[in-house]
Amino acid sequence: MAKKNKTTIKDIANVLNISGAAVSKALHNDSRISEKTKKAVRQVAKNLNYQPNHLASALRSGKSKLVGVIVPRTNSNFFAATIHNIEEVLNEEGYNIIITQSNESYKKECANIDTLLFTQVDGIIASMANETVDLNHFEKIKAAGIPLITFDRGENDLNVDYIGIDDYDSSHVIVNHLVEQGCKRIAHISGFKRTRIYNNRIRGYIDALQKHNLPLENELLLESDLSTEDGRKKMQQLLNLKNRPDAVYVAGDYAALGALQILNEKKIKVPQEIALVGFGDEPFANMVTPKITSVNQHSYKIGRIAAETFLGYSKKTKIEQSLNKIILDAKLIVRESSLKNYNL
Amino acid sequence: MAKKNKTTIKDIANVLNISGAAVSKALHNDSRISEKTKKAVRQVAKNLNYQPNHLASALRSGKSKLVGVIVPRTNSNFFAATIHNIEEVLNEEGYNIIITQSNESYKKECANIDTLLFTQVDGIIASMANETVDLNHFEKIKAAGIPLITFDRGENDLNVDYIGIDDYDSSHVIVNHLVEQGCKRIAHISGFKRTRIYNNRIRGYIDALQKHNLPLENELLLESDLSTEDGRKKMQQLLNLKNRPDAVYVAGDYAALGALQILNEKKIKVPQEIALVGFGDEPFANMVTPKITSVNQHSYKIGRIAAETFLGYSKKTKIEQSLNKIILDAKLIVRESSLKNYNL
DNA sequence: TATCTTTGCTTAATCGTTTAAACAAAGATA
DNA sequence: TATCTTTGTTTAAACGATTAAGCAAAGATA
Repeated sequence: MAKKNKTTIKDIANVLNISGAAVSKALHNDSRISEKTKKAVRQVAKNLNYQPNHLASALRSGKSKLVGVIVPRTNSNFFAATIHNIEEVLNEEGYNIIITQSNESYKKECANIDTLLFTQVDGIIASMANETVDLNHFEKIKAAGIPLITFDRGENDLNVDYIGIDDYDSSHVIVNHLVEQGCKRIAHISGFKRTRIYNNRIRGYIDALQKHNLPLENELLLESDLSTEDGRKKMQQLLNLKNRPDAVYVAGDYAALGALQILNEKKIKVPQEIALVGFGDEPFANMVTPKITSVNQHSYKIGRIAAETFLGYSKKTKIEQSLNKIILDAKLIVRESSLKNYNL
Repeated sequence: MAKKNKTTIKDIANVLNISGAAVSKALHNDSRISEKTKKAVRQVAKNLNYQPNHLASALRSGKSKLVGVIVPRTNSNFFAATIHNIEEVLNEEGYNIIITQSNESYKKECANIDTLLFTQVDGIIASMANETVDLNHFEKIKAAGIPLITFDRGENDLNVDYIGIDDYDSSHVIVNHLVEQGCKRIAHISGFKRTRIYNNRIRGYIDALQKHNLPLENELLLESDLSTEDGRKKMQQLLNLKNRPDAVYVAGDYAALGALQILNEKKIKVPQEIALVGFGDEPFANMVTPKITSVNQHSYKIGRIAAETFLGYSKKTKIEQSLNKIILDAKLIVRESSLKNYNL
């Protein structure tokens, strides 16, 4: 930061021959400052191109007006959109956000948290890495006395706010849809069991099968890291079964894409021979052939609600983490890959 | 920031009965402090879980140790990867980054810059929005006396560092490849002419055609915003021509995808009837059918170099913007969409 | 022994803002 | 007229670190 003779409050005060305190108050529209002075201050501030020193005000007031955001990655449509909406809501209230990526790594997530606490953020909005099991680093945030809001990937053990979709119910909606299409052997390529959202989807899948009196077979339930590569592998595994499934529900679109690639390569007709459903409604789900049926997670709402939840805390003087769980209904977007009577 | 009785330098000083200055110096490994004192300070700091107050040190030293990054959007693989690499390099040197998105909007870009300057970043690494023509807001950064490094989307008029690929040459490589494949009427769905990189690609396209004695026809050169939607439109427009092209070079992968969708829908064989080349090597280029030939932009290198360029300035006391233009060679990734003798 | 250097620390100012407390002047109330 | 309120401002002390300058004690040099 070169000392480009930046204008300070003192400079404005000198011009008008008043105290710095008066200038500060005038700029904050304090009721005890006369309109005349306020107007003059604003005018001079403009003339001198005054830019408040954020560091100084943050240091003094104890509020950095910065909110940290931690996501597994930004190059997913869901997270990019969520971030965008968080930003929109917070910007309006004068907050800026610092985005950090964990790249699904527990270690990086720890580093992210240290970084953000070091930067004196006023709060953190986070979605957890796949790898994360131990939660001590999140406890650090609570210990620092700033609000922590989790979304999409959260944990029950962590006693904090959470905004996400109803994963358990989503599985029901998906299975119902596949059954309606006439599917009888529905496989599930799931995420890691230890991650709450994937666990819920698995439970939903199992219960929905039972509801429809469909077989629940171990060979039809495969745990995956949900990468495209692993989606290919797991699909291959399903194809190797003596008794193949007639539908596959994949817990993530990237893995669903991998599965689709294998099906296309093996010239297996989708959805006629095997129906396919993904999760996340990534843009490419609508781009590939056939288009993949998927679940939309309301990135718009989730981002806004997360931001607003934070703002709720920021307005109170005392933080009483009150365990707000906001669960949204997910929306199944039915496309070619699961619509058996679809005519190309 | 709740006053969770955070440990300060003073607390450490009190425990050891020395001055705060000594503590500060000890923590910075000042040579004038004895090893004994340093050891004691480090121990107490650890015991009390001391976290330095970043705002205070930033205020005093004039360095926020924060670098702003402005990108058109984060949900593109190129930008996400670039950001990741910038972060990696800067983190090592104790810098953190603040990511902001312009969403290709000039207005948002202005707001981003204000935000970053307000946050007292030590430098800004930026890639410009499509909409941006006027450059006053970037001049603001220079006026603030902090380094500005541009990448991918820069402007000649702005006298600052730039890291990008050789767009002019990339067009040559693409056209050469298509000619090799036997294409004789090569169309170009380009980005906006006013944006430097797209302009360079257009110039390269034109010159390469001339080099091969191929016709340059106005109807084969269409300006686009490079969205998937517009890619569809422009492809449709090309198909409506009396004399259709036998190859289409699209300046962006998203638009190339739109073009491919139309071609697939119209049952036009790619690449047999019309060959297709995109730009940017987005992951989906490798996911769709047929896989799209595209140009890899070295997000890895670009991010690292941008960050290192910034670090170069940060180590000097005085900033002398020296107009470093670093141009990397792009790499053509040949895939099914342009390989005429490819057997599916 | 007298003087110079080095070592290891302290003091105090500073970064630019916010804010509690003080206070003078003007207006309201009794 | 004496006292209380209100209005509009100033003073000065923070916030938590960094850093230039000062200084005492110990060691080195002549």
